Formats: sequence, structure tokens, C-alpha cells
Amino acid sequence: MSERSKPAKGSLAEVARQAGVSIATASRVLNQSSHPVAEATRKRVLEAAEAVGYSPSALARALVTQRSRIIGVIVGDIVDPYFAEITRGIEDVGAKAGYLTIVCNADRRTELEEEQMRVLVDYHAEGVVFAGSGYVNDPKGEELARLVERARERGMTVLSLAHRDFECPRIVVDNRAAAYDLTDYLISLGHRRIAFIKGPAGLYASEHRLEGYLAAMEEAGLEPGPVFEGDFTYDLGHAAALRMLGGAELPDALIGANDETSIGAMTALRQAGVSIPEDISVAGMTDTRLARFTDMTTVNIPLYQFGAVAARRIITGESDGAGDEVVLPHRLVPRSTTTRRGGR
Amino acid sequence: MSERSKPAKGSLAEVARQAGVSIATASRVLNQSSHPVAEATRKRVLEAAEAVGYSPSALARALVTQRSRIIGVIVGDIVDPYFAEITRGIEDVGAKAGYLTIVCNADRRTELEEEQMRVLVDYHAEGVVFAGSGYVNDPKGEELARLVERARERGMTVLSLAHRDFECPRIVVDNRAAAYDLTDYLISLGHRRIAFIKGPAGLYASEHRLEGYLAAMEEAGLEPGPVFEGDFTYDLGHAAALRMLGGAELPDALIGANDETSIGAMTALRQAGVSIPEDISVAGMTDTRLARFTDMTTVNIPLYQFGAVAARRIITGESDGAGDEVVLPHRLVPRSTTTRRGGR
DNA sequence: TTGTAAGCGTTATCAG
DNA sequence: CTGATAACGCTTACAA
Repeated sequence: MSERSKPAKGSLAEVARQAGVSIATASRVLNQSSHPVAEATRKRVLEAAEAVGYSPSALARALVTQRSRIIGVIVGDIVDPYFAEITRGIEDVGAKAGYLTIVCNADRRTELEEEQMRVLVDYHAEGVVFAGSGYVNDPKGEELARLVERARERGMTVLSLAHRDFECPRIVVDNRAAAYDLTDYLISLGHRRIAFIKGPAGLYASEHRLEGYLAAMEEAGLEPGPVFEGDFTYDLGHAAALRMLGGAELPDALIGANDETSIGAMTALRQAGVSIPEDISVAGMTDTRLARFTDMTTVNIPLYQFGAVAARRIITGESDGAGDEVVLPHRLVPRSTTTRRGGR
Repeated sequence: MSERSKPAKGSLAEVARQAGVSIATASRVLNQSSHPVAEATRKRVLEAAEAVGYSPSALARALVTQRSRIIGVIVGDIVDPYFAEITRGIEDVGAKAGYLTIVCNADRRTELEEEQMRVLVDYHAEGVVFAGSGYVNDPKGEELARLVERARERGMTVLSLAHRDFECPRIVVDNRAAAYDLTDYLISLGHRRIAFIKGPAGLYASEHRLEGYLAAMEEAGLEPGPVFEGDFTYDLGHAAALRMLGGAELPDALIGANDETSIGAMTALRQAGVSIPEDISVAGMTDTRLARFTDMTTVNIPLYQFGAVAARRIITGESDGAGDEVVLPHRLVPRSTTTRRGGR
């Protein structure tokens, strides 16, 4: 009978009408506002809310408060455990604070990152996390940098979890040192000829890891190489191992720029009848679940922490100037795919 | 000088002012509205938009159009490749249509799913995808079902990618048949004693897979077992294998309820000096990247398709009644971890 | 303690 | 072809 007015299903207006109070009062009790409300009224509102199934419109709220409670994370590929673990870190702390986590796959392509970034800006994401590394001298980086700058001007927090060419606070690991430490460990095991499979060409992370490897070799007075092309995938790891098998003599050890690469290589090696670690030691980098599952030596990068720390920062809104950088510790994780030279 | 009025940075209002047109006109050109606009005006608006860096507020737009362009996906754990691949499918087709994909980790706990669902409703997600399976006779299912019902009443599309106790369209695979086919394959290879490691207790997916295995055994006149407890994790797969090793005699073959479980088992087996597939054949289920990386026999479930199909349905808004179910095909994928009985 | 009303940035209706 | 103006659902001074 009295049903044909306006309030939408589950809206504040409906609750207010039900409870016979103003929309403002209803809002006050439903938002633990500090504004005083009579106990009796509060109760009526609460009941009405329950009755009509009140569900606050986060959209409307975001519009007026200018806080969307949305965090965007731009990853290369959510299926890659590297990015999945980061995302998990973000979502865990985000959800606990009532934030939404939006994942955007960019396939490591700058122009896609750009596109995703635009959408995130449109949705007034409070923070955007660039999970992946950038490219050295990326021509497309210009435009992205501009976008990031604009986002910051609009109050968004932009963070990156790897080296990037645009200005923004970073949460990273020292890839160079990580690769150095791993190589050094292999050397300490008595290995002399240590091969390396690279990451995607041009990526800062790839370059840094390669540099760390080269530095450790040089410092030990060892000649580096062979070095193979790679792109963080199983397939290229596999291919590199095949090429290695075709070469003169098998090296003492092999390092892949990430875990997946090394697993591809190990598989090829084993299929060719090579025993690991007896015939050759193999190690990866990152320590994703893959490494653990295959009991592979690697160096741990605190992925989950990356995400958790980033989310925390976005939520608390402390963006300490645009230029700071926090370096999280990496850690060598020796497992069964490496052993002392001439292995037991 | 004339700077101290109101329009926000990058807003329509600002563009309109810059271009010297009404906000309505600006909106029209910036939204490929069918409404006619003079070419000259259009150009001015476009230029102004470019100049001020116009970025439409998706939030405001969503509020008025009642379309948020947000898709939520509730997963057990985004790090699990099972869910990651589904999410990738959703995001790929979603992004192409300008949709945002929100991931919510629920750790397979109904009460967390409920909580996540609430947030998604608050944000007026156009669609919600329940990626994981539900529990048989779940007491907490009641409340979730109510929530889902309410969501649907509000126009949201709710889909599930596995068996669920609430009413909603489903996109699934026949888990029973998948397990049956795999078991049958092993039998055809000459195996007689085939062990099975279960999935998480009470999950429909677990039950169905177990049933398929049991049915195939029975139909072949074989006595099933041993059957071990499991929960889709590497650790329990590993533990089950250990227990199996402690038993009298090794079975001919072993099936894990998912890939990760089987990999855990294989690792334990190999560490104990057991050769796969010579001493025992091992197979998993799902065909995640893990299976491919370890060259393990498994049965493929089209995860990416699950996501893609679900997203497509949400976007096009064709939710064909609440009760339909589309069954996607599974496919046996024989690889190197299984071989004919007494294998070469 | 409660209500009124002015936005938040869009879209959409209806006049000019 | 263009411009007011009323929503959308909510928060928040400002009044009462």
C-alpha cells in the first residue's frame, strides 16, 4: 500500500524510513559515527537495518568520502607464483582493513600496464602496486611515468616492488646481491664452471641478477659462462638445458634466473639421463612453492612480505616522499639439487 | 585569478569549463553518446579533456548507471594454480570489456566466503564467481545461501565453478567421470592395486573424485585402496606416501586428488629411492602448470575456460535462470609418470 | 539528540 | 545541437 515511493532495496533511505528517522540519523548509527544518538533510536535503526538487509553502497560512500578502499596490483601474470604470492600478501592485509584488491595482468608489457593504470585511476584506487620489474631504457616508460605522476597528484599512492623508471617509493630485494650470494655459495661448494640462464631481456631484475652472478664469478677469478637466453619460463629453461647438453662438456653447476627456469632445465637434464646433483648442481631464484616442491636450492625473496608491506603502506597512507626505498632481506635456501663438487 | 571555484582535478566539470560548454555536452562527447554534438564543439571538448587530463570517475558513473563493471572472484587461495588460472581467465575477458576483477581469498572457509561476499555486495559487483567447491551438508551454508539469494535479488549475477549448495548457475567439470577415466586408464595399463589420496574432507570435489575412483575399481572387479587422507596440499601428499612406504607392499599405482598432492607423494617416493614410473605409476588431477613441469600424468580440467566463460556470462548478463549447469569437458593427459604394469 | 541540505562526479531527461 | 537539472546513495556541516 505504502510501497510505491522511492528508496532502493537495502539502501540507507529504506532503513531510515523503516525506522522512522532521518537518513542522517540512520547513517550515524550505521557508521559508528562519534555523533551521539539516543539508545532507543539506535536500536530501532539497527533493527530496521537488519530487517531490510541494509548493505551500504561502498560506491556512494567512496564518492563522497573520496576514499575508495580499492588497491590495485599490476602483475605480469597472476598464474606465476611470484605474482600470486605478492597478491596474496596484499589481499590478506587489505581485506582485514576492508579493502578490495584488484588484480591486473599486464604480461610484462608496458603499454598494458599503462592501460590498467588508467582504469585504476578511473576507479580512484587509493593505491597501486607495480609488482613487476621495469625495462632498462624503456621508450614506453615515458607515458607511464606521466600517468603515475598524475595519479600521485590526485592523491593516489603508487608503489613498486622492483626497479622502475618512474619516481615512486620502492619495496625491493637486492637482486644483485641475491644472485651474487647464490653464485658464491655454488663456488664454495667447489664448482668452477657455472652456467647461467638469463631472465627476460631488458628487465632490470634480469640485468641485476646477471650482474650479481658475473660479479661473483669474477671475484673468484673464474671465467663466467656459458650464459643462455631465458625469459623466466619453463620452456626457455628447458631449451637452454638442451643447448647445454649439446655443448662440449657439462658445467659443474647451473643457475636459472628464477625457479621456473631452473625447473625447466632440470627436467630436460633428467630426461637426458643426467643426475642432479651428482652430475650437475642446479639452483633457482625466488623460492616460490615450485622450488620447495622440487626440493631445489634457491634464494628466497619475501614475496608475501612485499605485498603485505605495500598494502600496509597504502592503507595507512604514509607515502614518505616519492623517493624512498626499503630493501627486504633475501636468504639463501640450500636444498637437495646442489651438492659439493664431485658430489657424494 | 579565476582559479578558486570548484571543479575537481580531471573531472567532467573542469573539462566543461575549459571548453566553455555545459557539463552535459562534455559528457556527451566523452561517452560516445549517440546524442548529436557539433563537430567544432566536440573538438574543443576533446582538446580540453586532453589538456586537463580528464579521467572519468568510474565510481560516480557506476552510481548513476547502476553498473559497477566489477567482477568478484572468491577463491580458496590465489597462490594455488587452480585458482590462479581461473582468475586469469576472468581477468582476461573482463579487462577486455573494461571490467575490474577483484580477488578474494577465503581459504576454503565458508564464513570467510560469506564475509567476502558481503563486501562484494557493498561494492555492487555485477557478478561474483565462486571458484571453489562447497562442503557437503555445510551448516554455515545456510547463511551464505541467503546472502547469495539477496545478491541475486539486487541484480547481481552469481556463478559457481563447482558444486555448491546454493542455487546458482554452474560451470563445472564432471569430477566423478574425470577420476573414473583416470583410474580406468591406470587399470588399462595393467595396474591392479591402485592407491588414492583424498582431497579435503567434506568438499564436494573431493567426494566426487573419490567416488569416481571407487566406481572404476569396482567395475573392474578390483579391490580399492589403500585410500589416504589428504587436503590438496603437497604436505599431506608427502605424508600419505610416507605412510604408504611404511605399509606392506607398494601398490602398482597411486592417484592424488589433485596435482599438488601427487607431487608431494612423488617427492617422498623418490626420496625413498622409489623409481617412478618403474616401481609405481603416479598420476594427479587438474593439469595445472605443476603437472606439466613435472611431466606428470593427470586429467585436464579447463580452468582458464572456467574463468573466461564465467566472465563472459557476467558481462553479457545472460543468467539463464538460476538453475542451469554447463559441463565443460575434461581430458586425460598421459605423461611420463605412469607406465604399463611392470613398466620398462 | 535529530533533521535539513549541500555536495561527490556522472548520466539522463527535458526543455530551449 | 546545447544547457539546466534531477537523480544515484551516502557523509557531513549546520540548524533546530
